[in-house]
Amino acid sequence: MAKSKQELIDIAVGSSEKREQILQGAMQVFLSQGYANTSMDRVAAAARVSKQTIYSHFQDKEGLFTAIIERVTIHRIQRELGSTELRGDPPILLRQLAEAFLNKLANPEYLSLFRVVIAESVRFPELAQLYTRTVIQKGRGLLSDYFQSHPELNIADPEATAHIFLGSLVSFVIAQEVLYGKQIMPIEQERLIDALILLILGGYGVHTSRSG
Amino acid sequence: MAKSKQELIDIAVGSSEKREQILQGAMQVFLSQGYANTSMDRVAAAARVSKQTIYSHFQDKEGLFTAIIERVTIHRIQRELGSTELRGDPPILLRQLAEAFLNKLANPEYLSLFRVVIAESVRFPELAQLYTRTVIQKGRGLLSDYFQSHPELNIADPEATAHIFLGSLVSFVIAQEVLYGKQIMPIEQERLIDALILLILGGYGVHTSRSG
DNA sequence: GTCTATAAGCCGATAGAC
DNA sequence: GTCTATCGGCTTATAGAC
Repeated sequence: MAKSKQELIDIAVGSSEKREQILQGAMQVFLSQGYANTSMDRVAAAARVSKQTIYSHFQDKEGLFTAIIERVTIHRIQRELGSTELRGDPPILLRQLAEAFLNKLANPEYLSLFRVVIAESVRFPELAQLYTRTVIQKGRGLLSDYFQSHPELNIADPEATAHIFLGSLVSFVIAQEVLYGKQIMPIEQERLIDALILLILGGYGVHTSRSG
Repeated sequence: MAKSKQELIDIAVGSSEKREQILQGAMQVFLSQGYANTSMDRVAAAARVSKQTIYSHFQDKEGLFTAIIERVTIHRIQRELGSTELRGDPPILLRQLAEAFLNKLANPEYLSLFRVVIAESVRFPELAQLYTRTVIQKGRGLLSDYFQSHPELNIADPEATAHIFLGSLVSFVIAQEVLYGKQIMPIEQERLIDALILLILGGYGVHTSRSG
């Protein structure tokens, strides 16, 4: 029987309904269980496909894992990051940005991806670098450009300052959510954001004579 | 035969030469390979002991892993952290502290511990919390106390500021070393430290009229 | 293409000799 | 206490029926 146009496209780009089904199921298991602790049997069960079907779409376990992490990193995260617009009054924008960033990071799916990428950074260094390029480098670049386009903020090193801003938030989420500090350390996110904005903007909006 | 005094002490505290040998070998394998990817056979080979000897000293794989992480976290790291004295002129002290902290963190053994704790934070949440208490909370407390004892620095929230200082450095190491950003992102550590100290101390030592 | 069944090997944990 | 040898189960990956 002749193939439909969609089927031909699917084959050309390597996609298909089954392949998508496998990716969805495997993503769920890999992200929650990690690489070594995920069996192909479990992936097959989660995707509601037989094991052989998986092996007909992906070379092996490593290939499947790589495909999933690339997919999640590039498509899902990159998309949300790209839609962020950095405009507006600095104190308001930075606060909104910090809150949005923290809420995104605290999402279980982001936490899982972060955990897995860190955990498998030795076995899959190319995935770690992909994460660095698409998530970290991109985010830092956006914020750095914003700082650079606002010379009135008097920021000596926009790139380093962007790292400090985002890095503080990342490590906050690691300590609070990934390492369960939430249950033993009563630091609230608003205090961190307040202190961070005060540091970066200094007296901006309150005093304008910071540099002298 | 009667037991020597040392042997009685060993039994009382659960230590022995063989036990120590096992811990050393297991530490090496667990920290470099992760939990799931470490087999008891490999631990036995690394410790140059038979498997049964391991099982006579530890209940199971989880027990051995827990013992190792607790040991490394509490003894090694805590010891070095405890010996840190925070005294001196703020600009100099903060720079020295940042450099010492970054050098420590970049040490392969610290990176491995961090990686493993993050990777197994779901399976072993109590180890993650131990790490939080002994490493993160302790370090933050020390720096926070220092800020608090120097009111001339004009730091509104010492605890949050301590988090920002240490968190920026931690996430820098994660991006550079754990996620191999070093090879693709040319940000140097001195730039980060400069920016960080400038933010926190503001015009301290250059201008003293920061607050208006 | 997708299934069931199974190969081939490694895993954690234990039994038994000494 | 420590060794060698081994068990049952689970792993990745493949063969063969349909």
